[in-house]
Amino acid sequence: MKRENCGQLSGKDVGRKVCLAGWVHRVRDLGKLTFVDLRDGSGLVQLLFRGLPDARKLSCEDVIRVEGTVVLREAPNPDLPTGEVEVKVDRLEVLAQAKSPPFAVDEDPPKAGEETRLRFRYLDLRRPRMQRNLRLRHRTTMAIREYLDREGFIEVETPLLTRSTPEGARDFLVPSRLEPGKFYALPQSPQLFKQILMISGVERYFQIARCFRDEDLRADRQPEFTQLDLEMAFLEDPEELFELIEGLLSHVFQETIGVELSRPFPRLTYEEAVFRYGSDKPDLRFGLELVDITEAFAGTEFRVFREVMEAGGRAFALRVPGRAGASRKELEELEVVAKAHGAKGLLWLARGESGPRGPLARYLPRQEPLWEATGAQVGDLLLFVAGEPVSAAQALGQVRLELGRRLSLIPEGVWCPAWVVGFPLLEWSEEEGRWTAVHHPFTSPRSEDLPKLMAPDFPQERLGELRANAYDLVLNGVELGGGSIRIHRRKVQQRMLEVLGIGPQEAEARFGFFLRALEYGAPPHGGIALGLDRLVMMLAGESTLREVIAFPKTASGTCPLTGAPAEVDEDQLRQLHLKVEG
RNA sequence: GGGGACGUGGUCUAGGCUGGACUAGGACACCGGAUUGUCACUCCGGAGAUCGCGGGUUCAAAUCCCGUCGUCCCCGCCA
Repeated sequence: MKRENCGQLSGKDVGRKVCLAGWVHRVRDLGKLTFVDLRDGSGLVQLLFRGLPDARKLSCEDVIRVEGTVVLREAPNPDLPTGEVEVKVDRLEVLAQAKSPPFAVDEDPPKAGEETRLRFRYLDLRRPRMQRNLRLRHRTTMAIREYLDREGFIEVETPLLTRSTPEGARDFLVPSRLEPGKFYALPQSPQLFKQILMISGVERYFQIARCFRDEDLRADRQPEFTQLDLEMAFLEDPEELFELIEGLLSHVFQETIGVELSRPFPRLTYEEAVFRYGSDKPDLRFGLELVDITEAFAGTEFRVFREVMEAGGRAFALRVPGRAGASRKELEELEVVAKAHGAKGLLWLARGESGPRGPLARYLPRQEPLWEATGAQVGDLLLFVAGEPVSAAQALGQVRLELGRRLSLIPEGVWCPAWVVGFPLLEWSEEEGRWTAVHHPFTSPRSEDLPKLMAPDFPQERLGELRANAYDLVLNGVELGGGSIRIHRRKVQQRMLEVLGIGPQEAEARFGFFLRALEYGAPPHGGIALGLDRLVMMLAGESTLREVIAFPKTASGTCPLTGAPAEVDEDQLRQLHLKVEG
């Protein structure tokens, strides 16, 4: 007899003989009568055992097969999709007994701690929510492949054992057995391969690619993660790509959670993002925008501000409506947030009924310019951070997010994607004492800045002015991905590397294969990479990546299920020409 | 590399500030028994814990102190 799905039985099936198999979800033993909820991939159905005493020995998560007849229930259960019927069992076969599980599979949210869940991931994944997340992830990748296939993209796999190309994150290394002392690296992204595919005439490439970065982890960062990696030849205007990706995301949202995204997505410049929202990945679901009040403070007596201004800094304000009565404690907590993100402090000024209140009040004989600049009404609270423009704005941006949460300003079920464009090409690294690429070393500058990059006499110290032809896609304050128009001319690429402190010899050693490829007819090209795990996490409404990855790692990069990473035999080390110290 | 929170039977947790009647309490799970309409079944009985590990303070440590390990969150880091 053919096995059927538990979850699909209904009144229509009454009277049919069926064969079911699955896991024992719960047992209710009433003596001469035993009820068992049977679970399989499709759902739950109640089994009725009468005169089959073996049923009384069943326990949770045993795997069984039964044959029986679908009957109407005496007391239907409206909470269960199959609640109208039950299966009166006349044959029971135990396929596998289960030990008593460390946590119940029907708990949501699970009571067990995360480490326990990961150690028994196979049990955790049986939970309906995790099954839902796995399926959601599957549907997401299906929707991506459908859409991109239709748009003429082909999926090409690229190597996992590749070459370390430092610059960027720390690599995971794989020692070579055949070449003592040499190492493969796991890819941080398929960047150079996809560019080489452009040179190979693929024109429209994508890959759902695993990437590896050996950096410290976070709730939204795993050492191995999945990107939707995509590249197009003859892409010179990012708008063409924006349109494609907007269509892709809309399709994905429609197919997975039935949400219609409004298009086109807003475009923000990096400056707007940073100075209006205090973040290069702004959460646009709520207002509470920053205001630059440097002018309103011009000529202030207040030493702290005066010094900041003299050093070329700026001051930003956040107007918090109706919070003039904020408590000392609340303000201190907000200051902790600001300080944790690099602010020297958080100043405040409340526009109370009886005049301004706050430590700043006496330094501002005239508040009018401030009220005017910020639009502060009586009853409002102003918060200030002053300092180096970008970091001051970002610190206040973190305060903005905190207030958004505290004051419940962030609406549920709202999706606010946006493109952020116009990033700087380079940033100065104090630590390394050199310019580093904001995006990556293969990103093209904007065409109007190209001459500056190429001019040998362009002053080093002004390289920070150059803009990249790069873009980020943000969604509800989360960076979903980023990309750029790439450099497709060897000369430009070589110059870029030089600016990054990689001279011709070193460039040849590390990137020679790629520079050579650029010499054989490279089309202009560009693309993007989207964090698939993050996307699915958001679609699923989860707050960590671990909930949408079947077998994730802990924050210290271990796997409680397998015990990885683990020691290896001396013999294995010897074959790899490795010695472990300490 | 730095900061914070947590660690108590299989699981989740109470107790911890204010050390002593804590002989470590509860819930779920488990084991035995009862049970013919349950659906978080119910009822009766039972077993199960070196309080993460090491050291210290003390007459006395789950409780206080130091160290260490693990988990989680954050900063740095993540082109």
